[in-house]
Amino acid sequence: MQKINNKTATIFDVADKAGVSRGTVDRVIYGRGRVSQETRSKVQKAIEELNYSANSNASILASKKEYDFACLIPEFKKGDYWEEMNNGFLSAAQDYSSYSINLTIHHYDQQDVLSFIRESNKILAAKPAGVIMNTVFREEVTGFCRKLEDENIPYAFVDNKIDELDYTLYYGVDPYKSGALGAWLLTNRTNPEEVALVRLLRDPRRKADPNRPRRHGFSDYIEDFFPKCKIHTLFIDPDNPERIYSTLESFFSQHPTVRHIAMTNSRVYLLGDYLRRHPSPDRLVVGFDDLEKNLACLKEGIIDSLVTRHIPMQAYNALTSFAECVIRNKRPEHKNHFVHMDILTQMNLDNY
Amino acid sequence: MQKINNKTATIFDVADKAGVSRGTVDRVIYGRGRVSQETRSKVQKAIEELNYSANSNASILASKKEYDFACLIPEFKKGDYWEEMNNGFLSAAQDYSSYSINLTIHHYDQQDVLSFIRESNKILAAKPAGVIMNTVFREEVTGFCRKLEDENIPYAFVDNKIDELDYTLYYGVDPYKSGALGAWLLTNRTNPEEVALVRLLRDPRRKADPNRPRRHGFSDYIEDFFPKCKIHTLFIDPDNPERIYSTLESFFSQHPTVRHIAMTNSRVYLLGDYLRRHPSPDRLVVGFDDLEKNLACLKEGIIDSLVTRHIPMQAYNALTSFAECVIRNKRPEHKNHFVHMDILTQMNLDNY
DNA sequence: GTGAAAGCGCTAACAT
DNA sequence: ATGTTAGCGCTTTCAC
Repeated sequence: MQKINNKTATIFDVADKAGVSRGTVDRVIYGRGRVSQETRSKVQKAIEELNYSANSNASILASKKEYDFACLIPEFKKGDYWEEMNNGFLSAAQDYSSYSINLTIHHYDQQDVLSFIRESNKILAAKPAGVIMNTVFREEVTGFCRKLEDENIPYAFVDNKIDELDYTLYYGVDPYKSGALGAWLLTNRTNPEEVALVRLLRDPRRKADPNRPRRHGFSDYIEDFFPKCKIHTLFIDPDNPERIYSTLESFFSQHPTVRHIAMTNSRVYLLGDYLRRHPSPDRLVVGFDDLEKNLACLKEGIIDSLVTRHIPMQAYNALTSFAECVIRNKRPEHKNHFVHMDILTQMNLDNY
Repeated sequence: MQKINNKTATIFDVADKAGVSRGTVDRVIYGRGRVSQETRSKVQKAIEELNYSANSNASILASKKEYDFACLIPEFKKGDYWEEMNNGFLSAAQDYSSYSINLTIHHYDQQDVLSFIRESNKILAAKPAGVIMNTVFREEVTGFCRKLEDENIPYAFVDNKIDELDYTLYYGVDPYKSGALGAWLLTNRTNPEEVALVRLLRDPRRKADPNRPRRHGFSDYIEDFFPKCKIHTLFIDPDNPERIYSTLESFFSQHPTVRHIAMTNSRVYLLGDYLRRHPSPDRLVVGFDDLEKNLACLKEGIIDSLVTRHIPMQAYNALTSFAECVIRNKRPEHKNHFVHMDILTQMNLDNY
């Protein structure tokens, strides 16, 4: 029989035991003022002996501070990857309502560096308590973070990170490893001679290529384990369903032996139409991220597995941990949080 | 740009708007006393218009109630499945320290019905605010729950449940489905003619067989998809490593063609010694639950995959949600929480 | 039925 | 450098 008993000492008990006032106890705990060395150690001793820890309900209630947080993430359409992130942030902010934190989410266009700069300037002007962002435009993110550091505003990264910067916190998967996991899922117990890697055709002026590490994780795995395997790369236009269909059709009629297909970005559902109309029992398709539409393809059985993590939960945890750090004015125990990569198949889809 | 602003109306605002006192507002919210129909609707209107919701920090702080919870789960040795559960409960209780909940964990011997009855009587005598338990001894659990109902003490189940009973909450995986997922993992992309299902030799007087649904999920899958596949069942003695070794050795020398091996209980690590000393590149081994020792076997590469869920998290969530229900005196939105089944392989083991 | 008021344990501003 | 005190938003008891 084990017992957990939650009777806790109050700041009053500590003050009594140390023979000082509550104000002084508060000062030594939070380093808020000048306390003599002697009193300080008396108080610390009392805290230790009573195993005191503050009642967070009382302290949050009493503290009238408000915290403004800013998010800077890509804009999205319904069903997109970043919509899920956005939802995670929103619900984190909502759940923290008792802590009086305010959240402003800024969206930029991934194709347009200027929109990033514009939004980041808005954030600087608003002087928030903390900023949380992803890092598609390496150079511009770096510039922005330097300015934040100048203003003493802490910042955190989600999804990807820039190691050189002094961020408070990072939440994301290891993209390289996730790519390798996808390759493993695709090839495990098979011996592929060819695989098709489908990529998105995107504006060539675009600076960002956020999927590169994942793609490399994927192709390195294939090259390491199946050195003779040929990787066919083909590009589809995400905004033109008919062209996707014809692109795939012409590719697969030219390469009828290709049975392993992967997409390392989050939009494997774009293949759905083609796959549905060209059923093939021994084809294997692997994608990434648990977008609604991807899950539907999994359920339908036209794709085989998905590598993902719980996207909204990742955003939720990132914001709440970061807020915790900012509010309590401390660094986290672990700076980098690599979240677990989930494997999703038809068999374990139900309660995700 | 989206904004979440956490300025919320207080009970004062509601009272003002409705032209009543705070006490009355409290009465209508929690149904604590007699309020005239007229005042009631005025207050409800004000609440709605102001979109009021109570500040939980303040309410928890003001409410001096203490809540005693009891857990009733199997005893365990270090590294066992139930140790992880236990840890989940402990950390949930610890994290809830501001809410003044006390937790007493009672352990019984899974081989010994009497120990279950003894502990359950202790719990009845202590009259806790709520009880959380698993359900190995069907009959005795039912009897216990009836008595709890007589005393108006709510109870929750983890891991397995008895559908006929009026439990408040259940957290667990769907064991049948998890068995099927294990079978899928074992056989996917292969065409097995024989599989070995290893079971634990246990005291025959023992009433409980908690793994039955999982085992059936496993074998039904095999029978459905591979009707010609022969399932060899063999029993090992968990307390006798040498005998395990010899049992396996003699089995596999008699059945050298068996390459698919599964264990539907949580102790697949028991096979480790044999597997390690008899390496075989085309053997496939699947187990369940993320015990440390199982994870070590995965890492080492002697088993292939594990079906699991985050055990301590399941316990944590179960206790916190249940406590929430009991403290707020309400039923949960969803009674049954089927937690997601994770697939663990060497490739996604790292950040679990 | 309803209102008034005393805390809950803490923070922060004000005294000393 | 240290003590005092007025709240924070709510629960709960007591009075009317």
